[in-house]
Amino acid sequence: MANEKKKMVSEITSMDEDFTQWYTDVCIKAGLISYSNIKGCMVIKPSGYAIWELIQKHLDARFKETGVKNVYLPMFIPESLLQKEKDHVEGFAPEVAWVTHGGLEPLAERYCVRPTSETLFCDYYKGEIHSYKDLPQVLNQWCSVVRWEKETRPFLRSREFLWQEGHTAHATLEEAEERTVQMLNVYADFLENDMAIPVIKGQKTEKEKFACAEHTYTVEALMHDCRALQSATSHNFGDGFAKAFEIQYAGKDNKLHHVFQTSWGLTTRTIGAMIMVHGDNEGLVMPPKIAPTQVVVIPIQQKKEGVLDCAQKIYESLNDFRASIDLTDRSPGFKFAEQEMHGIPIRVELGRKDMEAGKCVLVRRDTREKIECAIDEVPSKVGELLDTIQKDMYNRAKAHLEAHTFVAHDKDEFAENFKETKGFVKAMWCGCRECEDKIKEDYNVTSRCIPFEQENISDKCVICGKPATKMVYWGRAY
RNA sequence: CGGGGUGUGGCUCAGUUUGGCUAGAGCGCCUGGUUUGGGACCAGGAGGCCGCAGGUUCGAAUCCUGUCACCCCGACCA
Repeated sequence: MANEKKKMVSEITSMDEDFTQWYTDVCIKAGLISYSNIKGCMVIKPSGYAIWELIQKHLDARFKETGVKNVYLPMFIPESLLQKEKDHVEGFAPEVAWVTHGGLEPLAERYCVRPTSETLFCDYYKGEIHSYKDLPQVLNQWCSVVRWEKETRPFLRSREFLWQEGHTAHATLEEAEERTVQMLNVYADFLENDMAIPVIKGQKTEKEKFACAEHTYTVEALMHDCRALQSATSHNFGDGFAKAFEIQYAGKDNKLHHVFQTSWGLTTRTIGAMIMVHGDNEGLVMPPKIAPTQVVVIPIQQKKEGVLDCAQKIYESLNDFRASIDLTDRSPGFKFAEQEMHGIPIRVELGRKDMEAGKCVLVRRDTREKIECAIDEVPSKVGELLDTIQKDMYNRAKAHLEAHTFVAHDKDEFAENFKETKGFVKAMWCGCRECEDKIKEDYNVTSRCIPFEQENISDKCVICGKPATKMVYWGRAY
């Protein structure tokens, strides 16, 4: 009790002291990843991969509710194919990995390892789509992609990363637009309800959008250090790719038409977002819906008569949840610290005294609140508590987002708000590239999105003072 | 790609300035025992050609040259 504020997990750097180091410490100490000997690539360990599997499970179910089907396309893209769409190849050329040999023989044409699969889907769709009856095509693939990043960080940026990429083809621009927005909403819903991460939905500016897209939608989240993280994107390609790849179909009117396409993706970066939105100085904090282990039973004085049996019974009563029991002979303090470091939402402590009184202690990871509970009420109480934790985590993150979103009416207020990184700033913008570039140059800040929910803060652009067209969220991003 | 930093048992590091005997510590690991309500304790044990390659020297973790890797901060990206 003396020294309550003392950090119990001494191995983790305090986030107030050095947020970047804190983040790396959590990734390692919570057992999510290990650095590999392959430059820029990480090993995702069982605890980390289990999170990704749950993300896949939740997201895939949502996709399928909207009619998405999964496929798998090759991981190699011939250079000639990559080059068919000019903006696309320019965007990715500096960061693709090339395969130049097959065995000992040099290849006639080199292949890149996919940095994204638009070109492959286009090539596939060209052969698949002939009639209006072949539309729409609504496909997704779960895979890894490679981008030769110069600087890497666990989950946030690695040379190979896991993601899903959805690619669709439609008869009309309107239908493509509808799908683009629909998938953005799927991401927002997933992030908010399953990951407990509140997001701002909106559109990217021309400067920030995906190079070859007509427009790009994004969900932006705010990390604990007040930097922004683009958490998923959804692009409407119009018929640009269809024209470059000649994807045409015969319509009811017996004329040839180009299709309209979309793509949308979410990556393992989301795990980084989860860490940076919910984590604390004791380590990882996982939202119950995405936690591979939701509750761990920790017996204390386990050699005392009956304790182990009783703990085992409690554990067995929790089979509706993702539960585990810690039977190692480490000291209780060690086990508590470990449960917290790993971010398991609830632990159940059971000692001899508890057992004799017919009760045990539940401890929430997010608040570290201790709750006494009758042993036979553990399953219902755990269920209830997991729901509460999920909601509370979202509400806390939402409160953080709101507390760190500011309004700038003019240039002075804008500058004042970005002296240090303290969150999002909402400000009016004239819509021109010059002002956006100037903001980047003067304040090292980028436009995060033009939110769907617009507010009329003033009539003038904060930079040039000309009539404003949009309200924009600005911030420093990962 | 620019700036900074670090390479010594699994991890964190000392030792390098001023070359010298058998290369150290803490944590972790293994064995046995005592413990168990916030990272337990005792005893014993295993584990390192000092990032790599050359060079200088009677002698190199230590000096010189080269090289590789990783981490942090920027620019680019999800």
